[in-house]
Amino acid sequence: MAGSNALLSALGGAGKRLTVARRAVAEAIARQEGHFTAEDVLRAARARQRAVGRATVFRSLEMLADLHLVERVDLPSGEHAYVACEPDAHHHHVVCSVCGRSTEVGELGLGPILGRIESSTGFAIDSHRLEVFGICPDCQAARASLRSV
Amino acid sequence: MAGSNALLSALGGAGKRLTVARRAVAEAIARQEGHFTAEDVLRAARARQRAVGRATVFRSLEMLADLHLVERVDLPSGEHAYVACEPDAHHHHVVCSVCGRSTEVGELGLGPILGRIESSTGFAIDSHRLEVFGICPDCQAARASLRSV
DNA sequence: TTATATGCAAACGCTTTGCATCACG
DNA sequence: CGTGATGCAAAGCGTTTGCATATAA
Repeated sequence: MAGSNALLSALGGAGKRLTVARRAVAEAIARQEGHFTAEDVLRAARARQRAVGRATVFRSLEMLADLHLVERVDLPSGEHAYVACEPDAHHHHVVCSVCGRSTEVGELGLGPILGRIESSTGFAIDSHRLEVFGICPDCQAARASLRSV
Repeated sequence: MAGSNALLSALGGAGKRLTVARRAVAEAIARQEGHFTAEDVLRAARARQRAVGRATVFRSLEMLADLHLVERVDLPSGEHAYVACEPDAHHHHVVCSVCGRSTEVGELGLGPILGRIESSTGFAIDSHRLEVFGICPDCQAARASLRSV
């Protein structure tokens, strides 16, 4: 685990001020296991006596998203959530629909598919989002043991 | 073009009442070129003297989504939109980021990729969404002519 | 006739903004 | 110090709900 230092140093590198509020947000994000909402960050910060204003949380998340330190994910329910992620490599997230944890996966050969879409539709593709939902190994195990009772 | 009849007959088949409000919503959707928001439907219905209540639009869209006659799409901006779509085949949408029109594309070989994700992560994948954004041929042409001035 | 659907308006939840104050660099 | 960040509270939006009324079957 990288802790919140990665987030903070990336912020510094981008010429952003390292304020107490941003440290609190970074800490809160670092403690999240899977995806999280703005409200989760707010609650986590409060719970650790590092309260920040609602507006600041949204402003920080927007900033982190701009810097690709965090990514916005739309859950099937329509909820908006975020996931912390490695800034450079292009990747996608696999989200567990039971516990909400997410895992990054690499590109895995989407390129050729996009190429095929370009040639069949004539679109000039500039971005895409692949969101994959399923049940993580832990939750599968938990389910299996429930069933066998 | 299928008109709104496809939507209406599918509704009937599902044991839903064919009310005037639903006809109005179906008509409005049939006239949309690309993706559209609930507000778009509301406006379109009003504009054609087929006003329906806001709540009814949301209730109808939810129903149509349940029947897979319409699909929810989350735009990169975070906006919630809908697209009308063929109910049976699995497919994805390519959305033009300039004019908003969307085109359906088939599966195009995503299956093997999902299989690879399953084996590398251990997740049991049950759903996925691929949203592709780019510029459609028309808007590319429009851009090109702007540039050349 | 009776279950369903509608429309209104109010409630709701999430997100953004205006503005005076604060603090990082 | 000066600019950029903060926090509050209020506004803003899209969406949902309660309930009396209207309507399709």
